[in-house]
Amino acid sequence: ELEFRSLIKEILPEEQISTNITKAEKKDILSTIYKKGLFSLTLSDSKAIVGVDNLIAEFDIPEKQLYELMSSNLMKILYNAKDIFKFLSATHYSQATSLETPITPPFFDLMIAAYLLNPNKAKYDLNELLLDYLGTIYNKELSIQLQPSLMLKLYEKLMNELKEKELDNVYYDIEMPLVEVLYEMEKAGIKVDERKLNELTAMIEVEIEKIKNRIYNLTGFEFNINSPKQLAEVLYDKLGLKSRKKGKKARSTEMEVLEELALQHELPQEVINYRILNKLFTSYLIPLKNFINPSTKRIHPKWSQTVASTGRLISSEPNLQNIPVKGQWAEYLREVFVPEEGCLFLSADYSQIELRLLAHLSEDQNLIDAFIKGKDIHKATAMELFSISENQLTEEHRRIAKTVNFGITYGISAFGLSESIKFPYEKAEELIDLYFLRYPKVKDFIEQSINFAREKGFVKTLFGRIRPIPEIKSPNQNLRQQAERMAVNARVQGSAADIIKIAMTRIYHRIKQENLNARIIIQIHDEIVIESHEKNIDRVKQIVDEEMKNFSLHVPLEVNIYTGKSLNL
DNA sequence: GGCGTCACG
DNA sequence: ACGTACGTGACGCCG
Repeated sequence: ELEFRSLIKEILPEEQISTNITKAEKKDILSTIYKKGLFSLTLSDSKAIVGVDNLIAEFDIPEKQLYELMSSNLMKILYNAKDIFKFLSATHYSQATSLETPITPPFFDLMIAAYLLNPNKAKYDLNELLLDYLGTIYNKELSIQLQPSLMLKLYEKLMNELKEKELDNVYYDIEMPLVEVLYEMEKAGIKVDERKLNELTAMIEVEIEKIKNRIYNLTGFEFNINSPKQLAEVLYDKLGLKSRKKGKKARSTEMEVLEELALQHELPQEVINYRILNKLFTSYLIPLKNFINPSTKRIHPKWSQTVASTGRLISSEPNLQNIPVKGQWAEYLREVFVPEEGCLFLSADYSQIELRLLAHLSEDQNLIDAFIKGKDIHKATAMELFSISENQLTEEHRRIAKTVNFGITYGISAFGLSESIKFPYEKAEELIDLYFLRYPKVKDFIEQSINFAREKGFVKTLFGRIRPIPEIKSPNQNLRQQAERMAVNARVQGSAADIIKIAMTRIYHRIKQENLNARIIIQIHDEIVIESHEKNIDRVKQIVDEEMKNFSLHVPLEVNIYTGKSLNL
């Protein structure tokens, strides 16, 4: 604590930290800011604290000068820019001022810079960043007044490290422009038909009650079906059922095991039915209702740019990236999401983007040719793996090939493959060997990725995004092999994340430029969902198609576009 | 707060 | 002998 204070004092002499600033002083600070062309800002309660060099000014929000600063072309050093913009925007809307949304480049986001330098971290706490990058000691009460000045020093440090690691292009060309896109996505949200939602919820609730009663009739007593422990006791002790699985899985209550047990007794099937409906009820129907914003009548999920270590975007509260798409109830649930009056949803998804990127990155001619010729890639792989012609091909062949293809992008393992296609381990090994024989440069790609990770301690995506792989040198074989799979997968998954982020930003700006009454509302890793006015739908469709495909790779990028009045697209 | 489970790509 | 496909968020249980 003492050491920290002296360090702070060195950076920022205490006598210059004034909390009660006169009008004249504030004017002085502002003129210094304009002269320097850069400042940093943090928020505290209903105040904005702006700093440059050793000068600090507090602004009550909203204040005209603050909005002038934020909407000027000065460089703004921010921590979590999207949330700051949101806060300022919400504040000035509530105050009904005539000031415009203060989301004006250029700005620098310390949180995103730190994320790019090490995307593996669980959080990017500002004080921890100050500790890590400026070498200050631990402190738990760093005053917010000190932060603007320290943020400027952190900015320089992070910017230099981005350049050193050649992450500056990813930062300035992909992540910074995306901040505004995500800000608008959060603001826009998505409309929910509350009547439909309530109807479905009521119906499911009744069904759950019925199933619960059937289950209790079968057991003769009530218990908590949601408790895996209690359920296991009922299945394995009371009913004496047996699973073929051994070890930890022997008393498992997971779906796959329940399906096996269902052949021995009628209870497991009822539990499966219960699970399906209860999942729908507790994970989707109830939260969805609770997340409807009373003033906008829409759901506004959070879009996080600094969570996934591969570079993917993440949605939460609620997560709109895992809305059910298969199963009996998915269709009903997706009907609940509706476009605004006079609008349509437009969904555009990349076809096989990860495998196309694998083809591009590996430069495997066989794989590249398959995509150039527009082949069904799983069929093509099936023909290669089983040495059969198109007319001999069955759905089973295709299904296995599809699993192998997915496995490859996961950094395949014989165990993983054998588990998912239910083949003996040896057969899975053979399939993998055969795959590498047919796509030899994919094998090289995997080896090169692992070797690069061993040498450098990280891997890179197509656009230079980095993922550190520290466990690549672990003496623990399991950890090391897991790291090797991560090294392979991060390049493919991360490159796909780069591409769709770039496409989103391009689409956003063209929609804005042409004033199209359309907005991006959801991104689901390889898919972009837009809400567009019906009269603009053809133009939006054209723009989306153009921008998503506009990448110069060894293979074409294919995009499927659907439009409709619900999320069943 | 960790674990088992299950929804998505 | 053990435990293993990659990346997530969210629920409820249980210690």
